[in-house]
Order: sequence, then structure tokens, then C-alpha cells
Amino acid sequence: MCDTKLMTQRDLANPTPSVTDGRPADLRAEAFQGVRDARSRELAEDYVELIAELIHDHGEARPVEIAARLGVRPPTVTKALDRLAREGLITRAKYRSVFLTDEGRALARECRRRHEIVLRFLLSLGLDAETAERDAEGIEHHVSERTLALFAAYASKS
Amino acid sequence: MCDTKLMTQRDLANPTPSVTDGRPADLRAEAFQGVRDARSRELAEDYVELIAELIHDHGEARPVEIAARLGVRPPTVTKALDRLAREGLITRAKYRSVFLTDEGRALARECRRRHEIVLRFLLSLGLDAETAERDAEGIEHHVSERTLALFAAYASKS
DNA sequence: TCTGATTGTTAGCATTGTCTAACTTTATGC
DNA sequence: GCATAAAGTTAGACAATGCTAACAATCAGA
Repeated sequence: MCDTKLMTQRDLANPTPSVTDGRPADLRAEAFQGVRDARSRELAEDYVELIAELIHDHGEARPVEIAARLGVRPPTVTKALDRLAREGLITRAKYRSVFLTDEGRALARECRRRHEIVLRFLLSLGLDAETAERDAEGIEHHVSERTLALFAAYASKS
Repeated sequence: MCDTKLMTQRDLANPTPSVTDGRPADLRAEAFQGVRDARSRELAEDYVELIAELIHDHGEARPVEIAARLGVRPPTVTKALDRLAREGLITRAKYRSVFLTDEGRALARECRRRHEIVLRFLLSLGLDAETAERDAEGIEHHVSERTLALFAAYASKS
């Protein structure tokens, strides 16, 4: 999925110009690369996290409910679930509800952990619950383990 | 959506209950919608911010440089610039460098402001510069004005 | 000035994510 | 136990974002 031959040609061709403000092009490019990678994982993470939540709360995860929670249409969910199944994160049978594989469950746990750390951190900064929830949803996929540790430390300190 | 009951600490507090399609689903769906919107704006923001930076530092913004900084191939840049031009954020002529419209410049300023607040905040939390840069790049598009204000306050306090 | 290197564009492909419309399957209620 | 409602899928469209290969334009140096 991740293409490792991306940078090679450019690296040879580019003697790295302009380090104008202590932010070398390389680092920026790397950061953007990271963001793009995160973006490609985001959807899968959102689905898996939500599926785990639905199974926990309702005993099962049904496409119609997933669609409602994510605010998308059922066919969008069908396609996304196909992809998740292809990637080994869920199992499912036509017209039936969805189950997580071990791998899916592990990813869900990880996502939930990140989500809660970010959320608690934002709340401990003094943010209102609704904005905190909204921002946490966006931020959680883009926070490094190192930042997460600082967030957790701050939240527990206050 | 005025129901501010916490919904993400289910297994800490209680096994939550009957989330039968009440408010929580709405808030989540809304949050996801917001994230999707942010995602569709992200690329444009990254480009515009970078173009402003290049113009400031080098006097002009050339596609080859944009490609290098973003870590993508030139044709990707061409397509993206077409879209930005269509959206009125930049102007350009074939085989020439890129200019921002007033609207593009305003957006760039706004993005840069957010980027710097997030970056300074992460640094003031004690994060190393490289990770801070990487995380800021991902986070900046997903932070509400309210959160930004708290970030700025924290950073200036320390 | 011409010629080769650099830069930029076009064309064409793949993937993802979204939608609507129409269909099939499953569940429900009488 | 059948008819209808609800849930789910399929088909097909479209836009974004990325890539490579090939072509076109520009620039710079001899």
C-alpha cells in the first residue's frame, strides 16, 4: 500500500535548496507524507472504532446503524465494509451484521485509547464537551505517540 | 445536539445504555461530517500555505518546488493547481509560476496562523521540534477556533 | 543561437469515497 | 403465511488524489 520508491528520484535530483527558516524541505515533505498516510488510515480507524462501540453497546453492528452514526448513506458503508473485510479487519456475511477480527479488535482498542486521551486532554484544557468531541475526532488520527504521552501526562496532572 | 452528556467514556462510567438513536448519534455524525469537510479543505490549505511561504522566501512559487516540498510528483501538482485556480485561490499561466489571489492570500494567512499556534503549543508542552512539526501539520486542519484559543493561552503562559 | 537539461503539462490509469436509483433480502405485523 | 416495511446490496456516476510515461516549453551555457 505504501509506496517506498516515491522519494528516490527526487532525492537524487534535489540538492535541497532553501533551508530558509529552519524547516528543511525534507522535513516538510516527510510531514506531508505522514499526513497522507494518516488520511488513508483514518476511515478504516473510524469504522473499526465505531463497530467496536456498537457491538459493545448493542451486541451487534449493523450497516444501517453505522451509516447513521457516520452520517453517510448505506451504499457508502457497504463499500467501506468490503474494503475492511479485504484488509482483514472485519468479517461479514451478506445482509448480516459485522464482526471484528482479532486484528480489527486490536486496532479498535488502539483507536479508542487515542481518542480518549485526546478527549480527556481537551477537556482538561477547559474545552466544552461538544467542541472537545468534535475536535478529538479530527485530531486523534494525527497525534504521535510522543504527543499522546504529553497529553496524557497533562490531563492526569490537572 | 444540545445533549452534552459524555459518550465516550462508556466503560469507565457505565456500560451505556440505550444509545437508541438519540442525540449521541447526531453529535458523532456531525463530528464525522466536520472531519470530512476538513479533509476536503486540507489539500487546498496546504498548497496555499506553502505557496505563500515560497513567494515570501523566494519571490515566486514554482510547481517543481511545491512538488518537492509536499513530497508528490509534478503531475499531481499540476492537477491540484488547476483545482485551486478553478476555486479562485490562485492565478497562473501555463509553464509559469503561481500567484495567490486575495482570497488565496487570506486563506494562507489564516492557515499560517493556525499552524503556528499549534506548533508553538506543542513545543511549549515539551515536544521535540521535529515531532512537533509533523504533528502540527496533521492537527492544524482539525482544530476549532475555541481550541486554538486555549492552545494560544497555554503557550503564552509557559 | 542551438542544444541539452530542467521544468511543466497532458494522457491515461488506479484507488477511495461519496452519492442516487433500483434491486434483493430479511424482518415484521396482521 | 403473506404482504409490506426496513435493511442491505448492486450498478453506475462523479470528483479527488495519487502515479507513470510521454510530450512540450523554457532556460542556460557553450
